[in-house]
Amino acid sequence: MPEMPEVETLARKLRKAVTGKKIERISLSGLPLRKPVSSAFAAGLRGRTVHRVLRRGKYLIIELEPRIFWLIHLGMSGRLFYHPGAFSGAKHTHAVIRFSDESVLEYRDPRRFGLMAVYEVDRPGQIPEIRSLGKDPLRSGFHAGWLEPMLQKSRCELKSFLLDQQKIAGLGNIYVCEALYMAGIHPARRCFTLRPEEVLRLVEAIRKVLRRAIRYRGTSFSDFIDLEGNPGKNQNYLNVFQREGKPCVRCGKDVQRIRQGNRSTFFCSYCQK
DNA sequence: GCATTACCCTGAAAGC
DNA sequence: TGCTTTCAGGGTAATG
Repeated sequence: MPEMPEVETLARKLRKAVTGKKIERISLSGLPLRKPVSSAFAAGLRGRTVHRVLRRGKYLIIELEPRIFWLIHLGMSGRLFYHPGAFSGAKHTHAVIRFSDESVLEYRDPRRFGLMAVYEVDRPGQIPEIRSLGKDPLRSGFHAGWLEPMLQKSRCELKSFLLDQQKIAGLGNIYVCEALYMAGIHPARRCFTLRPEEVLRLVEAIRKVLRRAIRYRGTSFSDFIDLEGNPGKNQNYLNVFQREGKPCVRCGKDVQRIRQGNRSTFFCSYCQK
């Protein structure tokens, strides 16, 4: 389940692998992802050169020359593989992008919750999916002074708020659970009930959890591996996620699991108030 | 307008 | 052992 640290890990690898390369051929499975991948997609990519690789939230944005943006979202089970030599396709391969030096970028996605699209705009911020994203937690605009009034206005549960990409871009289930644990805040708290010192703790915890995950090149359970097929190491540093019934590393009481908005939430009912 | 729920999908795990 | 059912969750449309 790629969240921001996993996408950032991919973006860094992708930058080294494909920047400056010219796209020669594209073949598609024809199966729809979250939205159908149109024939205009292949036409939009063919003959273009990769200028820059960017990331916003959980989206990869590959800027092609001139002013063409190739948008990728990995959904739940999407993976990108870079093949230095020939590659024809595997099970669940939905796109094979061949560069002029014969190397290949492969998009594979069993559950097909991902997204691939091409846009002709002046700036990435004009892409509809990007325009609606909230603040990136690792950029300067994300601080308690911005978050506190946002929380004051909301009556929903904190967990749901933090997962909302239109508010904060990049957090998913793993890092929300971990950040709330680190901040010592109960996931079912209503947003407007947070005190200023709790908002400060939350901001710091979100940043810390994400930075650590990027340092360890993402969290790998079953899904995430990087461009060359290497798993991340952050799963070794999780405190609550998927640890139901195991002792809390701080107090020793059992980690609990509840369901919020059809997603599992892991937390310690003693350490998180 | 906001909060909540249902839905898309397939592989893995659990249940029988 | 092998078949069937349940669960997982990204984003978003529909519903309350």
